[in-house]
Amino acid sequence: MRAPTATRRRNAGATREAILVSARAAFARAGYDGAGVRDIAEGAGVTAMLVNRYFGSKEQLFAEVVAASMATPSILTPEVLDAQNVGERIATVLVGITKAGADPLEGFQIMLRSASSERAAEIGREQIEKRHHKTMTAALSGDLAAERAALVLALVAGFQVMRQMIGLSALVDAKPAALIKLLAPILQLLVDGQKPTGRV
Amino acid sequence: MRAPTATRRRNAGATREAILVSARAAFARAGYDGAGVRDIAEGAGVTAMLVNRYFGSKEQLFAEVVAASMATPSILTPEVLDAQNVGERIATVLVGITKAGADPLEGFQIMLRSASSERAAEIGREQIEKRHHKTMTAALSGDLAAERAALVLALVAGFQVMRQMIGLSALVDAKPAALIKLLAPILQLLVDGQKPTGRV
DNA sequence: GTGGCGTGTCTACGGCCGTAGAATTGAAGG
DNA sequence: CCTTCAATTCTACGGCCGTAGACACGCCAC
Repeated sequence: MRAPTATRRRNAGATREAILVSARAAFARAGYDGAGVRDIAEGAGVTAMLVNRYFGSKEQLFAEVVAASMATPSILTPEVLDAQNVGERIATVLVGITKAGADPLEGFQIMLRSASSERAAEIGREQIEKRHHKTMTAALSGDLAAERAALVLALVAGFQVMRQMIGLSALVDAKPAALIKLLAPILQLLVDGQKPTGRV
Repeated sequence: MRAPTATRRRNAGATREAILVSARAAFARAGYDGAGVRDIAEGAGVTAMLVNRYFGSKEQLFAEVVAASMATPSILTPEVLDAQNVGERIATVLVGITKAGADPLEGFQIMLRSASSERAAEIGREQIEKRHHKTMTAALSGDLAAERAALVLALVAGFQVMRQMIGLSALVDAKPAALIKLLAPILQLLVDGQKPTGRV
C-alpha cells in the first residue's frame, strides 16, 4: 500500500481493487448476465482466473460490487430528506444522470440491468432494502411510509429504465428542466404524504 | 384451418401460433437473453429449427411477439383516459397484476425483462412509442403532454420492475388498496397536468 | 545468491447458445 | 397405390460461458 502505482504488479490489494472497479463498470454497462468474467478481467488487466481466485465466483463478485455501489446512497439519504425541496433535489439528481460518468445512481443502474437474472435480483433486493428503502422509510413520517418510500424508488427506477435502457425518446430528448418540473411535485407528494386525504 | 385440433401435426398455421404463444410466455418469464430457442420450441412441442424456419431468427421472433403483445394496450388507451378517475383506473390495473396469469401488462413485462439486451430494447422502444406513448400523448391535453405520458409509462415500468423483478418487500407485501391510494393521485396528476403552475 | 511462497497465467473441461444444411416424415392428389 | 411436396427433424458447427487444477513467474527474507 506504500506505492501502489510504482509496484502495480504483484500487488494483491491493488489488483483486487482494479477487478472491483472493472466489474462495477462492466455490470453497469451490461448487467449480471451480459458482463463476462473474461471481460471484467481484461478491464482490470488480468486473466479471468484471478477474478474467481479473489472473489470465489462471479456471483460473489457481483454481490460485493452491488454492496459497494450502494454503500454511498448519494441521494435518498436522511439529510437530503430533511430539506424542504426534497422532491426537486431528487429530481435534479435523477435527471442529471447523463452528465460525465459520475456514479450517484450507478448502483441502481447495475441492478436494473441485472434484474433479469433471478439471483442478481435477489442480491440487489437485499441491498436496496437495507441501504435505500429502510433508511428512507425511517426518514419519512406519516402513514404508509414504507409504501411511499418504495414508490419513490419505483419512480426512480422506472425513469432510469425508460430513459437509459429502453431509450424512450420523450425522456431522452426532453429538456431537463421540464422533467424536473414534472418530477419534483410527485416526489414531494410521496415524501410528504398525502395531505388532502391524510388517513388510512 | 378446418380441424386444427384433429390434425394438430402438419399444420403450419397452428404450429406457428403455438410457437408464438410459447415464445410470449418464455420471453415474459426470462427475457430476451434468458429465453432460449430450444426452450421456446419445446414449449410449442416442436424442435428449435422450426422456430428459425418460421421466423427467420430469434430476433425476428421477438419482434413479432412484442408487436403482438403490445397490439392490445389494455390500459392507457384513449377511451380509458377519457374517464374522470383515470389515475385510479390505471393504478388498479397496475396493482392487480398478480392475479391469474392474465396479460394486461405482459408486453411491459417482456420488455422490462429484456431491456438488458440492446437490440431487444430498441425493438421494444419502437413498439412502446408507437402503441403506448404516441396514443397516450395524443389523448393528453396541456403542456408537456409527451413528457407527462412518458412519466406515466416510467411509473408503470418502475412499479413493475420493483415489485415483479426486484421483489421489493414493501411493494410485494403491501395491501393493494394502499398502493392504489398512493398511486392514483400521482397518475391523475400526470394525466391532468399541473394545475397550480400550469405554465412552461 | 538462493530458496520459498504469494501472485498470476495456461490449458482445458462440460455445457449452453443460435443457426445452417441434409435427411426424413406425413398427408394429400393422381 | 404411389408420387409429390410441404412440414418437421437430425446432425453438426463455431462460439462463448463459468470455472477447476496444474504450472510459471517474481519479489522477499535469509
